[in-house]
Amino acid sequence: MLTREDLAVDPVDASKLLLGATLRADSADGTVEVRIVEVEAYRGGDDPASHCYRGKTPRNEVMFGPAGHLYVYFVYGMHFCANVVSLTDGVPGAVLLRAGEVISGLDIARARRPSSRSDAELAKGPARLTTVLGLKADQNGLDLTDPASPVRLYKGEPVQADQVRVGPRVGVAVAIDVPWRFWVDGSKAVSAYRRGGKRGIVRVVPSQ
DNA sequence: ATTAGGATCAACT
DNA sequence: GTTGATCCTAATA
Repeated sequence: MLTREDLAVDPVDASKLLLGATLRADSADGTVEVRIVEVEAYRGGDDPASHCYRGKTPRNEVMFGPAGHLYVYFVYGMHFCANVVSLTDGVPGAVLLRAGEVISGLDIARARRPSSRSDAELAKGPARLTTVLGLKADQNGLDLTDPASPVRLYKGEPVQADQVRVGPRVGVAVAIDVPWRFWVDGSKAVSAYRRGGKRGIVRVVPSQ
């Protein structure tokens, strides 16, 4: 399993660590496991695209907590997205899980996402990934590094450095010049790039 | 292949 | 009242 110390680093470093790792989620109807192939790093006060840019709210609270916990939030009135909290207690940071390959519990995954036209599409996109894993607001704050937790993070086959691609984050209108999206080259489950709203470009001030 | 609208919530102006 | 770390369906090219 991945440990809290592994994840208590800058979200950019945690992102590279999470590529190739697997997330296993138990529920009443069974267990689904996903190999993570696409992620995005989000920081805190210096990252205008982050939920934490303007401080703590009830929604983003767990991003301020200890690393290795699950941050689930509700978007667009009907979807959930999942993040792995990074950095230390008190300093906000997280890695958005954007896409994965279902490696076990395929039948359950298919049942949860009947609209998928192929297995590669099952967890292709952040909200799809949370649906396949059965994650909702109830799972917000879970410790992914606890062996007793219903949702856990495991080390997978390491992804070679030359298989990792980098680019701007999807769907964000600010800080488009910051390449904080990471994905595994060649995976059929990586989602398509889509630029966000039409606001001006804001540069992130590199911390220290 | 690309685009538009709707679903409908929390945070922000 | 507007805007999103989105996805699905339907319409247009």
